[in-house]
Amino acid sequence: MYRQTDKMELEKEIKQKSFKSPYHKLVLNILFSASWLNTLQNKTFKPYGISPQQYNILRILRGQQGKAVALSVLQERMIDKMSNASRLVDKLLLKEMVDRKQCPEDRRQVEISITEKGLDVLKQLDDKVNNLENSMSNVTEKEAAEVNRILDKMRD
Amino acid sequence: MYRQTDKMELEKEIKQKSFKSPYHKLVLNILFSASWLNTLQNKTFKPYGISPQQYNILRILRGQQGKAVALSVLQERMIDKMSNASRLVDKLLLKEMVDRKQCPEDRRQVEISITEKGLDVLKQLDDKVNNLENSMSNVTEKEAAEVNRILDKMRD
DNA sequence: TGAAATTATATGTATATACATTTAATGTTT
DNA sequence: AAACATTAAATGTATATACATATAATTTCA
Repeated sequence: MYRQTDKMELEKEIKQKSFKSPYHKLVLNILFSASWLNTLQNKTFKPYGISPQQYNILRILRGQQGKAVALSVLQERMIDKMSNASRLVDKLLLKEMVDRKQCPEDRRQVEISITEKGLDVLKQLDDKVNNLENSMSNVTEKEAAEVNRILDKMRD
Repeated sequence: MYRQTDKMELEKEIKQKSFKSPYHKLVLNILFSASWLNTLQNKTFKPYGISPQQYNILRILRGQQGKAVALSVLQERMIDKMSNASRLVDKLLLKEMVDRKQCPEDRRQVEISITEKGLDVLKQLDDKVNNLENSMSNVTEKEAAEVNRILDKMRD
């Protein structure tokens, strides 16, 4: 799909001879790399019946050590701010991976927490997610940190 | 939405204290940055009634200097390989920004080309897209090239 | 040649995203 | 307290994505 025989430059991936500037290539490279990561994640999560964004929600909830959090907290911690936390939680509820209850102090709010089943799915996935990150080890730690620094700056 | 008062590190954007490794942050940073770019692009293209992927198709077609290309060529040049070129072309057809005709030599193929109207929309968008790229000028050309090198390597 | 394999595109379906609007609860103001 | 504004979440709708499957044209080769 994404792989070819020799070196995997973006130019070859999208069959483009050149880019008008490093910035132009940067935009396409980020979008393309995200799509590449998303495909990997989809493949990893699919056998467990969840999507990358649903996994993201479960990870946030586990990070709360079982404490329930308002939907709005999920929203602001999600990678994709535009996604619909409300409906993603619906899906996780159907799979019994999260609990949802109305908050008694403020009845507009709902409190979401992860269930045993949700924790179990995450546990099973931990190794596979680690492998996914280890598979990027042709990038050094230093290079990863450098990209992180520059991307943070880009969005500033 | 994505902006806050002070420095826009990923940690602040998704309210996460730390990451277990630079690789872990790298994955989230690429996904988050792509979502950030996508939001910017959506805002830019929306007034013209097209989506980022539809824009991507129009750009590929303009790059052919008016020559028609098979749908499969579009598919392999698109940023998101999983997207559905067939249906995206449908949408562009309805807006009369592209033409589609059956290829006489191989009647399985369809040949897509950009119309005057499509070229006109692209022309109107050129400045805005340039601005979008220029707005990343807190990243130096050298840094952009460095990220490009590392992302290419990551996917290898 | 004709059956089987391959290729190009289209379609079906479930899910997700973008964004506007609605509903209900809480806060604020006079 | 009543009117108005704000907030939290849910819902509606159009579009897009992921992936399986179907359809039709072409190629292959027994």
